[in-house]
Amino acid sequence: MNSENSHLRDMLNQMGNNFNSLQMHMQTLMQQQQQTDQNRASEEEQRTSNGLMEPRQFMDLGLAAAAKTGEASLSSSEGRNGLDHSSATDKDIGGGEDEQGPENKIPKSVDQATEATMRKARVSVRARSEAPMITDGCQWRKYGQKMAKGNPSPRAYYRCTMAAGCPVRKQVQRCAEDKTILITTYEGNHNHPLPPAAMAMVSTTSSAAKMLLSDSMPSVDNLMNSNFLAQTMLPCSSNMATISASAPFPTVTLDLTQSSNPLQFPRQPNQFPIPFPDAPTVGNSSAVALLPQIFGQALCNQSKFSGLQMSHDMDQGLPPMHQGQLSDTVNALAKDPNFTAALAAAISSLIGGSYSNNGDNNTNDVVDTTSNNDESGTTSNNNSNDNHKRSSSRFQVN
DNA sequence: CGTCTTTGACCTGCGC
DNA sequence: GCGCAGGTCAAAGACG
Repeated sequence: MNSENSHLRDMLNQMGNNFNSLQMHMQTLMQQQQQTDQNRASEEEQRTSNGLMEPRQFMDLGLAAAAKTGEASLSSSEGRNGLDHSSATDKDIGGGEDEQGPENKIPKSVDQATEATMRKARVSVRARSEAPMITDGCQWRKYGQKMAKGNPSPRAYYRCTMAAGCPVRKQVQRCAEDKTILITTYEGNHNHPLPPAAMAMVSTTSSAAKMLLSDSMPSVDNLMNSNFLAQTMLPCSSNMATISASAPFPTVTLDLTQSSNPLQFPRQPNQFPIPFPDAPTVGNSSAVALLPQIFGQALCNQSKFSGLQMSHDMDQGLPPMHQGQLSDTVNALAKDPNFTAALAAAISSLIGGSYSNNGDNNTNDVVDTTSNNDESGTTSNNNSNDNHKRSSSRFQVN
């Protein structure tokens, strides 16, 4: 065990080194791309002043509106449950209002619809585990169990008990096809401080919820939005993240059961690897809050669209001699339910990371809540107007 | 004795 | 209106 431990430690060190080098490379590229985007934005402004509205600008406005709507509905929704977030957070969100045009006025009906969506947005994590429940850092109380149709295994219902009135719930059920797979579905946002271990899952659920509630785009740019998504969506394993809007509730599914390596590094230099818990995440903040909006936008614009998958081939990001070791290590780690829970959270960091390092510092961060132990960060996203221009990568829509 | 789990009853939404 | 399925409630029991 000691030798294996040191072996694993060495591999982790190698991974860390690779991570750092890739991150530095990406920062350089991001800076270059940022300059390019700024130039392009200037051109678009000029065109708009001439009476032409570029589709891309439409998207920018729509995303900003989605962000604003989502945040507002989040607060009102939770407020109705007696879980009001601080008004300061809402004010912060409103801070971006002056830069938004009249296109951002959302009809109340849309707002209400978004509220409903927010309440039902879910994050599902599939992981192999023999344990009855994965450890995610929160305290849960079981309040029900039912036999679900089409599955011999019962479905258990849990409620967060870390604070009175916390609305977060989760369902745990074994997969009907493979009983070694544990499906954990999270719903809602915590209304209380959480330990760092729990923050991981919180960031996942809140990000995913935001993904799913931003449905306020004008219909005219639906096509462009899909195109935009294809251009800018970050890399992620095709086996890891799936969004479904056709389910009864919009759901983000993180599939951690695949034998293929979920932690493989991306090949392209502007793609961002999954950060390890102690990996530097400075600069990810706005991106983490932004991407769910983008992600959710595509989801909502394809209401009948099921199985949207981010896809890319990640297998070639490391030298061959590292790939074999890394693959073995990751396969072993992926079988650990505790690790898979942490990985689920890391995915949200990954999502944000691919848009990161743009130097913006006026946005609260879903993931950065670990630093202040406060969930206020989950309700802020006021500078999403331009961040999504930063990165481009391959994206596959199935 | 307090907390948690179990489990049948109840509520709600949906399709027919 | 009825039946079904998903989700929740709450009394009873188990456990430390």
